[in-house]
Amino acid sequence: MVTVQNKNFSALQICMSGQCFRMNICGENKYRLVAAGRYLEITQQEDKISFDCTQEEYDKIWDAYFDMETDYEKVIASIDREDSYLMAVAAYGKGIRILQQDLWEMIISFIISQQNNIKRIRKCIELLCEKYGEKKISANGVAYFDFPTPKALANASVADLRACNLGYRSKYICQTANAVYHGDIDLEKIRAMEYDAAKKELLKLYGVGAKVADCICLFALHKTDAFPRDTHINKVMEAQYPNGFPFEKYGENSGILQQYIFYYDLENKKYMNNI
DNA sequence: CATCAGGCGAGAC
DNA sequence: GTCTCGCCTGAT
Repeated sequence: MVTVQNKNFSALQICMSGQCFRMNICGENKYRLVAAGRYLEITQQEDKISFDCTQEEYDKIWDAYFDMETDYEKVIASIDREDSYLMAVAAYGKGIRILQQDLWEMIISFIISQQNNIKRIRKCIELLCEKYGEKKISANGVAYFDFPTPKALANASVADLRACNLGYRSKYICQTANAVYHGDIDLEKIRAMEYDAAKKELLKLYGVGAKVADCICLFALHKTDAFPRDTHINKVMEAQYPNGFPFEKYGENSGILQQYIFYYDLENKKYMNNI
């Protein structure tokens, strides 16, 4: 067990922010996650976070995965005090972090995310993992499925993929899996690229457009200047920033601020619907 | 029954 | 380059 203290870490908010589809709430203050081919349980009491793994595994994997070396308090402190909307959304979602997730997994996950809702995205991904991922047992005896490899998905037919409720996205997954498996698109090269070049390369994948490419850049490549624009963000931009969002002011923090905005909007709508 | 969910590709212009 | 349209599926 590794315990760390951080005022800008909320496992709950990370779960609910919709950037990581394989992290779940599994009890009172308890969370579980499948990532990096591993299964991890997390407990959190206020600002104390406990990772159920060895110090070695934490140092090697999870410290970077949860972006623990970035000071999010500094990001929040950089917000213009006059911008009351941005101040409010950042205060509300201050425990969100931009995770450093697997590139291949994010490509497939965000192709699935298009014109879809978070609940169904999670279900589609779990079905894919159960059907095409390797089954493993964690150190504490929990069975889980790895995210499928490019090879595993390249070998699936469009009809097989449709059986995972992927709908019209099935053909996107099939073609993209083949492009990656056969080396038409080189993920290692993309990992070494700057934001603009990486996005341009990702746009070559069938089923990856501007919004999905930005999500991949932000959540897998940690290009925190990427600012994914979906229907919700576009509506917020219209309402709050009719003259445009001040990207020049926020630069490499723009993507982090996008997450605060998105999460606030999402939670606010849930609340409105529950009245 | 219509509309919407973290869009995208194809075709028209 | 910009615009429109159709698309799987499940929830409301």
